[in-house]
Amino acid sequence: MNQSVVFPRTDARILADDGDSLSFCSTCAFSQACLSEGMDKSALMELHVLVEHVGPLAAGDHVFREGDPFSAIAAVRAGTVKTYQIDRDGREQVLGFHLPGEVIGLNAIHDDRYPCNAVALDTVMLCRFSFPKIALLASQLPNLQRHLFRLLSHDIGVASLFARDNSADERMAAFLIGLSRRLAARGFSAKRFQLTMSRTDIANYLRQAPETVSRVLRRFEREGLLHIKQRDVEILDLARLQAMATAVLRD
Amino acid sequence: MNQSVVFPRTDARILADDGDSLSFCSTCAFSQACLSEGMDKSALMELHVLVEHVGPLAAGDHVFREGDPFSAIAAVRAGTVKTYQIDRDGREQVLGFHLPGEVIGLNAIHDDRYPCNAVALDTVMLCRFSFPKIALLASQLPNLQRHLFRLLSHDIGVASLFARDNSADERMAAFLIGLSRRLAARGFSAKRFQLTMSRTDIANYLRQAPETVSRVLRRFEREGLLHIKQRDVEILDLARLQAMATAVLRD
DNA sequence: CGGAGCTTTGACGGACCTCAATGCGTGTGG
DNA sequence: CCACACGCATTGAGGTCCGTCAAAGCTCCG
Repeated sequence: MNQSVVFPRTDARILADDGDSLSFCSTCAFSQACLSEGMDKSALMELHVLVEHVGPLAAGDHVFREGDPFSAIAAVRAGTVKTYQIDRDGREQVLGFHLPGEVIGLNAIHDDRYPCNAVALDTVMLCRFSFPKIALLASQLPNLQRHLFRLLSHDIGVASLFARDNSADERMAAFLIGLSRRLAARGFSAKRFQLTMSRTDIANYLRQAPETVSRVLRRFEREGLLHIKQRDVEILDLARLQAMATAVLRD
Repeated sequence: MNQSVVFPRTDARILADDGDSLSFCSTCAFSQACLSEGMDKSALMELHVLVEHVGPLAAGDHVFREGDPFSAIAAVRAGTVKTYQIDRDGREQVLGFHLPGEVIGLNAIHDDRYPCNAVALDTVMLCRFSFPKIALLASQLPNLQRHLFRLLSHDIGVASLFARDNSADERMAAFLIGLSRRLAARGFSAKRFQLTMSRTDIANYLRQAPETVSRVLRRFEREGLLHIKQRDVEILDLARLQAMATAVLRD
C-alpha cells in the first residue's frame, strides 16, 4: 500500500506537462460541464490556466487524507476514487465512490481540512483545481460560481440516500442503478460495467455485512435480474431493478 | 394543518416592514456569521438591503414545498423548521431539524426546485435571501462567497451522519448531543431544552420505530443519563451521553 | 367529562449480522 | 509450468436487535 499523499507532492509532475494541458482539458469533465452551462470560450481558457492534471494514480494511492489542509478540489477524469473515514475503533466507513466526471473534496471547504480519506481503486486520472484560485475566478465568472454552487448543493442530497430503513435488496438495487445511471451519463454502457470496488467496500458503503452483499447479488442472478461474474456486471432486467430501487432513489 | 406556502405569498407582508429591517437584521444569524468572518460594515449594509423578514409562522405552516421553483434560501431566526420528503407510498421521511442560526434551502440550488418540504414545528421567524441577488452580491464580496461555500460544504457532511449503521442507543445519544451543541452555539442552555418535534418525527429522522424512541429514552432516564418529561429534556450525564454519541459524531 | 392523538409498554417475529468453514482466483516462487 | 498461499468471495447455521402488532395510558383539547 502506497502511503504517500498525492496532492502535496505532485506539483513538479503537474507543472511538467502543461504543454499539452489544453488538449487534455477538452476531455476534462469539469470544463465540459462549465461549457454546457453557457460559459464562453474565453472564460474556459482562464479555467484551463489553473487546472493541474494529476495521474495516473495506481490502485491504493491516496488523493488526500483526513486532516490534510484543504487546498484543492479535483474532478475525476478516469478510474474510481473511494472516500472513507476511520472511526475510533479503527473500522473503515465508506462514504462514497466517485466516477469520471464527479468532483471530490467539496466537503473540505467547511473547515479547511479534508474530513475524509480519498483513495484510488484502480488507475485514476484527476484534474486538480486550486480552491482559492477557482473561487477567485468564480467571482469574475458568474456561470462558474453558479456551477460550483450547484455541485455543492447536489452533494447535500446524495449523502443521505442509503439510510438503513430500506431493505438489503432495495439498497443493493439502488446502488447498481445509481452506478448504471452515472456511468451512462458519462457515455459508458448502462447495462454492462465493472465493479471497481470489492464486495467488502460495497457492503461497507451500504451498511451491510459482506455476506449479505454476496447473498443478495447471488439471488438477483438466480431471479434473472442480472448476470455477475467476479466484478463484471450485466444488467438483464433494468426495469425490475429500477422498480426495487425507487424506494431508495425516489424517482 | 395550514396548506399555504409561505414564500411565494408573503411578499406583501415582507415589503411592509422594511422600515425597521436594519434593526431587525442585527439579530439575524446569517448577518452575524458574515460579520464574524470579517465582512466589513458597508458590505453588511448591502446584505441588509436584500434581506426579507418572514414570520411569525405558526406550527404547521410550510416555508416551501417539494417541487416549488427555487427562489431563495432562508436563515432560521427563531423556532424550529423540519424538512421532509414524502415517498411514493405516502410515507414521510424526515431529513432534518433546523434551529435558529441555521440555513434552509441550500439543497435546492442544484436543480432550481426545492427537493423537500419545510414546515414550522412551532412559532418560526425567518430571514429570506433571494438567491439570485445574494449570488450576485457574493461575486462582489469574497467573504460572502466564502461564507456561502462553507455553508454548503458543511451540509454535505451533516447529511451523512445518521446514514451509518449505529445502534438505536448511539443514534439517540448523537441526536441529543447534536441538539445540545447546536443550541449551545446559539446561546441556549446545553443541558435543558425542549424537543420541539414529536417522538414520531424523531423516530422518522433516526430511521427507527416510535416505540424504539420511547424505549430508549425511558432506559436513558432509568440509567440516570437524563430526565425527560413530555418534551422537556434535562441532560444529567453529558459526558456519558457524549461517549455513546462518538460512534456517530466522530469527535 | 370525554374523545382524539400521541406516547408508552409488552409479546412476538423476521431480517440481517456474526461466526465458521469452504471455494475460487491471482500472484509468486520453486 | 505447476504448486502453493494469500486474499476475497461464497455458503451455511445460529443469534440478536429492532420493527411490527396490539392494547392501555397519558395529555391536551373542546
